[in-house]
Amino acid sequence: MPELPEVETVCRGLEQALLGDTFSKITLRRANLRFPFEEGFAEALTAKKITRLHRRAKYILMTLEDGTVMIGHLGMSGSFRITQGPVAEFDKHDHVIFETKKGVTVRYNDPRRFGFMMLTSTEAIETHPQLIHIGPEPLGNTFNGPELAARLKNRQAPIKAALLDQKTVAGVGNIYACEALFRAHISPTRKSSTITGKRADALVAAIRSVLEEAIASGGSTLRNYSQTSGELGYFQHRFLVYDKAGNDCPGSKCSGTVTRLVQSGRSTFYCPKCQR
DNA sequence: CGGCAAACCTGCGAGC
DNA sequence: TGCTCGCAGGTTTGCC
Repeated sequence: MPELPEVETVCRGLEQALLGDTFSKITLRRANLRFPFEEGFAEALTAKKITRLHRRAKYILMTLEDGTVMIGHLGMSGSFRITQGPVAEFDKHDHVIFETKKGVTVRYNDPRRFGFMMLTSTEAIETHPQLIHIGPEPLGNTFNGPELAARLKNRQAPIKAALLDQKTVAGVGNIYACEALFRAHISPTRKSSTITGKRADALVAAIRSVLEEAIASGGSTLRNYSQTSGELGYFQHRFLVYDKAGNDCPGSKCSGTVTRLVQSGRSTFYCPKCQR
């Protein structure tokens, strides 16, 4: 499911519903997601006030009043659903139920169980194994053309693969990598080390713009992603190339055809004519 | 170290 | 209708 815009949308929904409230009960409806829940997971969050909710890369970080931080990842199919009051019936993939003093119920649903939740603390967060190697936030102030070019220097892999590598830049996934490369007129097969100068500037601008527009649209819904309210995202209606194989290139002056190819096991969609 | 395929798990749509 | 196949928004591991 989720790349940076979807995770950002989910995070904002959780913040809206949970900030300042206190967990009254947490129920694990199975012993594991991608990993087993650690000993004392539910107890570490119960009866504590939620003081911060933010995102780093595709990770959701929930901070409690005592400095405990829950790191959550949605994997491919994870979603949170927030409702007021008790829930009468659970879906078979509702794996974790959070209830608060104010009567909010948050369900974590994840059919494929590639997501996970683990505990750390505010002091340990920056050196946590899941986060320590992650690259710069693409919407942050430090991410610019020279920064990206420096990270791509000496790399032989195609630029599409480098964008999916979270060490290069945080939070870009398969959809937004395809869309950003199209916007920047850069071929997904181009060698990473050749992304320099104005080309790097253009790619950074494309990444930022596509992510910002997607956040403004509540993310993209392909199959089961939704916002925490249950409302769907709608940026999928604005994809220019993703899953558009066979379509005419949407570039106004281009007569090319959107083409699918497979790179390191993932589908890439692009226009071979105007992406070079 | 770099690059790639496979593995993790379930569901869905296409094709027969 | 029902089966099989291929594919899916992510990340890690292990193999060349």
